[in-house]
Amino acid sequence: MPDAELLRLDHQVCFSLHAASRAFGGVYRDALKDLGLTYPQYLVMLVLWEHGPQPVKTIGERLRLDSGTLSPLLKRLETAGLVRRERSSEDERSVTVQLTPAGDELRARALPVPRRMLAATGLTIEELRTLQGLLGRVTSALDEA
Amino acid sequence: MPDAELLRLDHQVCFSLHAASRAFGGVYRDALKDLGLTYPQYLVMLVLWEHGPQPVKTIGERLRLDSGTLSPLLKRLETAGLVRRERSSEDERSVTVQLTPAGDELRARALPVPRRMLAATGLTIEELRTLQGLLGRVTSALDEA
DNA sequence: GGCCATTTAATTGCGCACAACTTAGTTGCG
DNA sequence: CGCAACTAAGTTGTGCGCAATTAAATGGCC
Repeated sequence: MPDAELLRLDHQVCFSLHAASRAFGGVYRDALKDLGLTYPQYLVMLVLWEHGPQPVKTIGERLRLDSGTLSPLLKRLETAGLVRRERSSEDERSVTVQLTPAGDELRARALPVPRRMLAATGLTIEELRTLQGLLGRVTSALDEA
Repeated sequence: MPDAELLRLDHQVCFSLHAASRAFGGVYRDALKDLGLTYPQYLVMLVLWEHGPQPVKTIGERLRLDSGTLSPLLKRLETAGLVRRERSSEDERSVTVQLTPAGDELRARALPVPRRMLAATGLTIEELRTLQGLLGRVTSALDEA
């Protein structure tokens, strides 16, 4: 395949992913507005709801985000009264993040969000899993490169 | 399917997309470093290489970006000497963006980028097209919601 | 015990995304 | 014609993503 045609395909693929990511972001923005959460903040809350108290480091590994992104984000969640941060006593370098009662209660209000999102995508659960599988493969491959 | 399980699936799907988008961004960052372009700047250049001089509005429609994003981005491309912006004479509201000779010459150096990206994804061209198709469907559906 | 590499967070700086608003130019309608 | 509605860019403010740097704590090793 000639370079020029590849350049056009590249245009389409990278644009598709970029656009899809932003389209998702937009719909999540609407769905999460009532909860007062942004999309990345929602990701952090999902991790805390699912895995409980954990250090910043662990959250970063699960979401592939570094402290430059997480530190201010967590500070905003703390200001909103959803999480509490405290230095670990065993390892003074580590900061453990845990939900406040308000943060825990927010989970109930977040439960309907995924169903709304699922409907908005227009895909079946099967197709969603396929998409997720493809994206996972791509991400692993890209992470190695 | 119960809400709680959907919440977990949602975690996985939205995270997958978010992660894939950022993984792509990272690899593009490396591939484009030599050209002095960021990933969104590359998208704008692709549009200009393919479609020639056009108003900011048109670029925004093609990439689904608004003036709040494009204005400073185009200003940086202009500072870098890659594009020129000038008010249209027929419609003084409109600003036409066109490539400078340097911007045009950059195209040759960008030609090998897609092949590198294709290799980095580890997918065949067929799979890429499938992914693109799925993402396109999702994006249209989400845009309507 | 003292030194050094490593680890964990936080901070700084830059660019992108988007909402809300502003400014200037155009169009349409009475 | 004149004025309201609309349109194209730009500006401002907030938050995310990431590279680079800093600060503090830990662990290993002599």
